[in-house]
Amino acid sequence: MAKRSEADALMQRIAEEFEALPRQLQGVARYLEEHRSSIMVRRVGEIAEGCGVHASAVVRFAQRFGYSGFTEMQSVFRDAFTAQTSPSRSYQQRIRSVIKNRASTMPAVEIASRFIDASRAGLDELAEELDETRFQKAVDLLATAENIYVMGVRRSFAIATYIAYALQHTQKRVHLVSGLGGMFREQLRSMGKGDALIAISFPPFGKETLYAMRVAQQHKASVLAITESDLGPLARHSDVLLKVKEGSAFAFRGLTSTMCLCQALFVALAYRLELTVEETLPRGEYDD
Amino acid sequence: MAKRSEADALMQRIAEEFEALPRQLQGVARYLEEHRSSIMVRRVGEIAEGCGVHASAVVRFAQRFGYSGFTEMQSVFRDAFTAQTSPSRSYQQRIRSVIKNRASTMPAVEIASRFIDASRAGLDELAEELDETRFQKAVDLLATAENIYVMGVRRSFAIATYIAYALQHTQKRVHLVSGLGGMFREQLRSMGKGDALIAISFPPFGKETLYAMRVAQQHKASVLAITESDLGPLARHSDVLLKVKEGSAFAFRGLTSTMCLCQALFVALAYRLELTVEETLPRGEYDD
DNA sequence: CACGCGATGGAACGTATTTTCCATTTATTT
DNA sequence: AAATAAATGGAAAATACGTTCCATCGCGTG
Repeated sequence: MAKRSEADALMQRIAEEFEALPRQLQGVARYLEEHRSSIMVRRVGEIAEGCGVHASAVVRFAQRFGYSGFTEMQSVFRDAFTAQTSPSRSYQQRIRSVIKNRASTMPAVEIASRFIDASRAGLDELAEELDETRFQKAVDLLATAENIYVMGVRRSFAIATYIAYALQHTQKRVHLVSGLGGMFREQLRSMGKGDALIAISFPPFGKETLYAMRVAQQHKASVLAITESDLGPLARHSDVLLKVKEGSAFAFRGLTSTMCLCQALFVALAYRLELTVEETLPRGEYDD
Repeated sequence: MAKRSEADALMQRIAEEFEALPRQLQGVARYLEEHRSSIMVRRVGEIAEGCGVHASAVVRFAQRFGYSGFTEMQSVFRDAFTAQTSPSRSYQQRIRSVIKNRASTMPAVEIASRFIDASRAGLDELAEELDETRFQKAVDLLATAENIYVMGVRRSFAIATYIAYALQHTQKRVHLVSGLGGMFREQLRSMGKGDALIAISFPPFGKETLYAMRVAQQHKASVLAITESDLGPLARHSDVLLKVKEGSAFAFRGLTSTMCLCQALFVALAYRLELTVEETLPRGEYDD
């Protein structure tokens, strides 16, 4: 039933041969995939410009895939579009496929889209409730720190991992407190005045993280807490506290808002430190 | 927000003047109304034919409504289309220019909220473009795997970390391929038939991850790739490929959409495996 | 019925766009 | 390192397309 349009077939063929393509044509391929829905209204020149490529390269691309030229290839996408929108039978088809999918396909996707919705709601809230003063303070705190320790356990560990990774692109010394080998205590030992601890923790709060915050305070290090509310044990032990409320669906707490906040924090810090983009994320062979 | 596009205005004007139009131009008007959504891809000749009218009549029609010719009128519809399909692009453009233009002089919060905007746009796109069939396949693939290996390096490592953490709440055996001690090879060695590898990688693709995918194929393990597009080296080596396009604000590529997708994937899997929420996330003392 | 005005369609014109060709650069192989 | 093949970009050539012009036609009116 899911009849593959010629455009689909073409895209697959492109995907298959992609690696064998020369550099520029790969660029064209990427552009086509990315802008698949608007190729039909674009002219060769526009597409070429979008790829940073000469128009003839686009034509060569089309010819490489068996068309007489760009025009002929474009018509494939045009056809796919008109077949998709104009025929009134598509209503019936769509409904039919929805009904058909309900049995097998729907649950997973239904769950997914509801979860995505919840995450979106979470980001909306984050955008609305971000405390400007605190965020600025958080950036300042990190900007002035010599060493930055990052800590989060279990659910928050992935976030800590990301922050540590991102911070490696600054000049700071960064320490991810992983607890590898059970050595939380040992990894935290060297914190001192002038250093900062980023502690990520949500209820029920991991005791390891709370321990780290106490150590930080004893060692006169600054503490940036990323958590859910001003209440709770983190407030007392932190210099700056950033709030994130995650939306949840299916009794599942999201992490997208937290991730987003942390990335925003890093971007702001990078520019505070006046890193150029190149310094920040050298897109070398080691990037992923 | 619901700003009337120029196309809307034009259509209304056409409706108003319809009665006063000569016979052929009425035919053109009807055609435009009927095929409004595909005018942008049609040529004058096609439209003329569709109306049973000469091409010049269509041009005259356009001129009657104040345009220099058909081309100019068509661009109105084209603009409406592109504005409708890629509104998220404007988000990206905005943050791009914000970051480009002296971000260091602007408050950190400004940067943050732009970044959050971009992330929201990314989630919108994710919700819209999630491939239902593939998502279902991905869930199935994981559901039937005995051992699940998770691999991502550098930027993607945090994601891999999260997935591995989440999967620990299922009955599966989960292996996070961390490369700790330089032992990628050794950690991958034990993959076999009936196992699955989740590989997360974005361009420029980490060679470690590509290596892992090759090993998986050789060992007859299933591969679920999470990446940016069907093109690129991951396509060939994967059984299922899930696409996530992160809003890339300059060199700052988001991770929120990827994170969200992975969480959605896990939730869907959990329900597929009929885990109760309690089993899935025992909110015990070790939770964080 | 004749006149005139607007509507219509054919064909020529001009332009915008695609395509081909070729010189130059870049990568690959021996 | 030289030779060969492939890729690239500029520009000319070809083409397709939209537009304009004009002769013809039809319709309503005097």
